[in-house]
Amino acid sequence: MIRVLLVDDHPVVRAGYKRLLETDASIQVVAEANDADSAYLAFVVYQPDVTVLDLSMPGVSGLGLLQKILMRDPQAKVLICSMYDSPLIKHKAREAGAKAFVSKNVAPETLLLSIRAVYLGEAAEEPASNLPEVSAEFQEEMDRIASLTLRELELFRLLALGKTISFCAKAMNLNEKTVYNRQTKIREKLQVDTLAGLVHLAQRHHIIDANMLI
Amino acid sequence: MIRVLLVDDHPVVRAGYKRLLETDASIQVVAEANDADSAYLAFVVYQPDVTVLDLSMPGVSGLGLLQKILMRDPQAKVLICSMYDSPLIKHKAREAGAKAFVSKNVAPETLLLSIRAVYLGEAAEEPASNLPEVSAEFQEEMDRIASLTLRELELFRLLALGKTISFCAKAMNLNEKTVYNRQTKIREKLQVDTLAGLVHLAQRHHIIDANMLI
DNA sequence: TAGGCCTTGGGAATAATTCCCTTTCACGTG
DNA sequence: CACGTGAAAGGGAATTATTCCCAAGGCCTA
Repeated sequence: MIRVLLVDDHPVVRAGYKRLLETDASIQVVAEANDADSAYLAFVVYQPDVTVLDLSMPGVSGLGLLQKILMRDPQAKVLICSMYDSPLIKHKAREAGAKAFVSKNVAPETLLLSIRAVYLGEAAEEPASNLPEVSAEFQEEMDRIASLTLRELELFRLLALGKTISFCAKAMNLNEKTVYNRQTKIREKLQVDTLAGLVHLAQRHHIIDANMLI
Repeated sequence: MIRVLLVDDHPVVRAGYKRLLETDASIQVVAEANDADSAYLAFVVYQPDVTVLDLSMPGVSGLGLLQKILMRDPQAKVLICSMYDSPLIKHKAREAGAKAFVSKNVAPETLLLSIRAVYLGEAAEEPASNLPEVSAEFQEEMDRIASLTLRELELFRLLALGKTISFCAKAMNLNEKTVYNRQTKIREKLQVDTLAGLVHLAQRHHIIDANMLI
């Protein structure tokens, strides 16, 4: 019997998961939690064989929980289940030590299979299939950002924060013309064709983050 | 027996829902769909008593589906289930004619209760209790977003995702000219002066989510 | 000291965007 | 039922924003 701890902050989703997991006779959900604190507590108390951690929404707190769990038990088998099949999240999860990663786009059976695989320690042998390295694309993005000069990076940040061209010009003590030209070059270097794309790229790579806004 | 159509774009979540719903003997899931088109088809073919529509992120395509369903059958009983308990989404859903709205933060039983309530023709709306207070500024932003028409919201979303004007035009079957004009109006309504600003606004209000990208 | 590359911007050409306006259609209301 | 209202779609012309190409100055370094 595989004893599973289920962590997801949506009761409805969690209840659904639970039913799904319990269609597999070899799996038993021994505890559930809807936030990082109670999840950690449950982990300590129940010592589950596998922890299924939904990382979809809260973002950072989930990764923090993962780290906390692994700090207590480096052998802990944590399976990350994410809403979106994003290389960044995968990367982060792997970095933090997750044993497996499953997106919610997979077939339900895959989740069950993955839980069994993680339980048997199989995921460790084949990390590449389940939990890939930073995707080539992500790496390329990193390289492209790295190719920006300092001044370009500065402007990149301002633009991604939503500043206007004229604001940037004043802020950086430049002629608007220069800002236009440089902005073009930045988009070219980053291979992005809209300003919105710049924002997303900046966020993925933590050039800016949500706290800077509002 | 309440015949239910289940629409959610994540197979794992959907499978979970299904199990959850089937713990209630009076409910039967007659069909499932993972996108707007097949959902509409399923609606027409199966004529479910209640349609449970997950509106978690994509926002507008779900609302479009809702409208389409209601256009075909104005008496259709559609229960919206959303990831984020956002007043904006609730507002939009109600405006579009949803019979009930349930966020994923509620207890699983509430979903079952709501389905029965909707089936019986009662308007089921959970009390907006667990909503944190929002700042006046945030509230104003919400109002501004709520003032967008459906078509504007759709474009807002695409732009915030980083799509180009010409992409939007193709995607929405519009002349680029119209897209330009509408984009101007959107920025005006939202009181934002850059495309990047749109992205941030969209993220703050869960019109888009960082994880939808890449 | 020459070659390279960042930084800054000009000029002209081009593309994107705005402003204003018209049409059509759907819907609610006196 | 005619009427007003407002969304939706886009045309024309004017206006900006943006690009493309290019040049000069500064600074490093081989």
